[in-house]
Amino acid sequence: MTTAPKHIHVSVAWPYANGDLHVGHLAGAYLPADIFARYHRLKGNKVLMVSGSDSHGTPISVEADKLGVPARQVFEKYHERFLLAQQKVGISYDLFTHTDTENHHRVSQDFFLQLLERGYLYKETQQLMFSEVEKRFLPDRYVEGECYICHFANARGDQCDNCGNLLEATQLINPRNRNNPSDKLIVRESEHFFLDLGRWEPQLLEYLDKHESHWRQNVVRFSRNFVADGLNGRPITRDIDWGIDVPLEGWQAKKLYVWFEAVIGYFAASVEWAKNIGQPDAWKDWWYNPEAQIYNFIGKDNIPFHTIIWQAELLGVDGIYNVGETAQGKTYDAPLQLPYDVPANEFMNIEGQKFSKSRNWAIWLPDILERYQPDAIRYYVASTFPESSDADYAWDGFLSRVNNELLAAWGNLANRMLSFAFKRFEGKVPSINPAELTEADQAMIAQSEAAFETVGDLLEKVKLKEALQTAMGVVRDANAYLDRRAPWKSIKENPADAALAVYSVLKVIDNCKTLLAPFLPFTSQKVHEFLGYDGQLFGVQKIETYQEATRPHKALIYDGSAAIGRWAKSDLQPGQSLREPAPLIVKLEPEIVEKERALLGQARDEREIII
RNA sequence: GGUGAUAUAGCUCAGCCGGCUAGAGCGGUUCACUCAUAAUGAACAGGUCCCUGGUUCGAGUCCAGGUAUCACCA
Repeated sequence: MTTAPKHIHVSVAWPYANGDLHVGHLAGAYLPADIFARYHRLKGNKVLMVSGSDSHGTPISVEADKLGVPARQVFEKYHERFLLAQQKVGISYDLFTHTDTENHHRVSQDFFLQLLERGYLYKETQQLMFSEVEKRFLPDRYVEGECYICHFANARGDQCDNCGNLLEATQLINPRNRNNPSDKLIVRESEHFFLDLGRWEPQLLEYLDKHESHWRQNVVRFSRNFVADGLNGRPITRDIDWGIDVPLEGWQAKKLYVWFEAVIGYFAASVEWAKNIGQPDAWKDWWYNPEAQIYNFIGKDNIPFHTIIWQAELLGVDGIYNVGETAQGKTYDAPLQLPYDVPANEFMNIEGQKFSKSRNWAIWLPDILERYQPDAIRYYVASTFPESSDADYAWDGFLSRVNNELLAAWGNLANRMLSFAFKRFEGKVPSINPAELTEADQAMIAQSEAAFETVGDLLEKVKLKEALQTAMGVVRDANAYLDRRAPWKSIKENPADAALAVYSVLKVIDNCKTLLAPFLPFTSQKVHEFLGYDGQLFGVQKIETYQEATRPHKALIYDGSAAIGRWAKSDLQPGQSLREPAPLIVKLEPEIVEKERALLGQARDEREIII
């Protein structure tokens, strides 16, 4: 138990800041990442968990055009809402920033220049749709026309809604501007930089081989085949006006393409975090430390970007910024670290249907956080994580999981025993002699202690759903044990024996509090306090403003300096004063199922997020 | 069209390298309990493991083909 702390980097997918966060985001990446990070912090490891709003990309521009406002306004609004919503649900980023910081621009451009200098980029001319009216190249999504496969009249530039085929916008018959049907579109050539992925094929295959044993099988197979099919170069610049400048003379009209720079955010945000805490080299303890492990928490739609393309970018800039010394006075000569694991989740549907922003078939995080406890949401989502296949968020499932599992098993176990102890033992943990515990008492305690090993092991393997089930198994066994022991009976004829039972159950509850803490941080904190302890199991989340040379930005950060939680068995002291307990979990009314279902597909107001 | 994934009790899902008389939680039925947010515990009842072929002493598990759904790529 005294091994040196490990360095764990938790890289979390960057959400497009073009709309609120929804339960799909939570289930796909943010909650699994948070559970994983919280566990490792309890374990005493050095965790660096970063992400941020993706402020660039077509989805932002589309939303901005729709509203008739600048792209910046769209992303700044949703960025702010991301900070609030994630603070509320307890996603404990060390830094949640965005991609329009000066830092991110600079790092992305440095990546680009480094790749260019080393010959990993090449130029190629592409055929693209150009608008005579707007005097600019149009993104595929802005183009419509007749499908050249099925001759459907209103095919989109990237895909035909009739036959489902992906399309080349330049080949559409009678192409037109979606926003202005009278606009004349012509095909024009444009020169772009391409990332030469193919040259990394041997290294990528070796990389995949090395990690095959501990990756999820679908991630390995998908990636391996992706490489085996042959890696084509990928354009990394675009003819758009919202994005990061291509740092070359004569390229002012073009920008870095969003998928190229967004993944760089994992690295750039680490650099920013180090600077923000006043230790500008601290990020190297993860990125240049061969013992460090980097985990990418993402959704299945992003697999190749995080198992191949991001790796190629990292391989291509190996050694970047690695001058000077770290805070500990060491210089790393190791190569830049590649992700150790990419535990991609599948998707979460809503009441049997796919998420759809345009139809508002969605469950928005800010909305449900107004109505339900964060831990209730966390429990339901975690217990249905789409770890191996698409999952479904169903309100009757939410009701049942919260009332019949979270509340009935765990909330009630804590409440029944804390209340009993508080009333019958003068507000204290019974003052017993642990040497007198019965065999059954000892066995139950031992079982809850053994769970630190089994649950911890599952968490480390990112089998989060199974970890939660295993922890809940201890809770259920504790309920069964308590019923057998029945201190409410023995307290009448044998109070000393009742005291032993109550002490044992409280100790098991203390263990369960920790076992469940990564999943249910708010509830565990309450139990911690009811048991009479002081201090915070976890650190504090704050929203901070950081000023750079030309503009400030806001970020969500985590300050763990005062956290006292440890992934270790209870050392509950007999005689310790308890605090007056109260129910942990709010019981849900069955009516919520129909009420919530009725909101799906209806127009929705974005309300202010109140912490 | 190609690649990968998914299809197992009413519901949500486990089942790794073939031995399963197929498991868990929830829901259902019956009984017990009263410390607890009518919360808990015990027992029981629930399944042609998507379909069709094949390999094998033996297949939910391997192979081939098919159907449905999801993602990525062309």
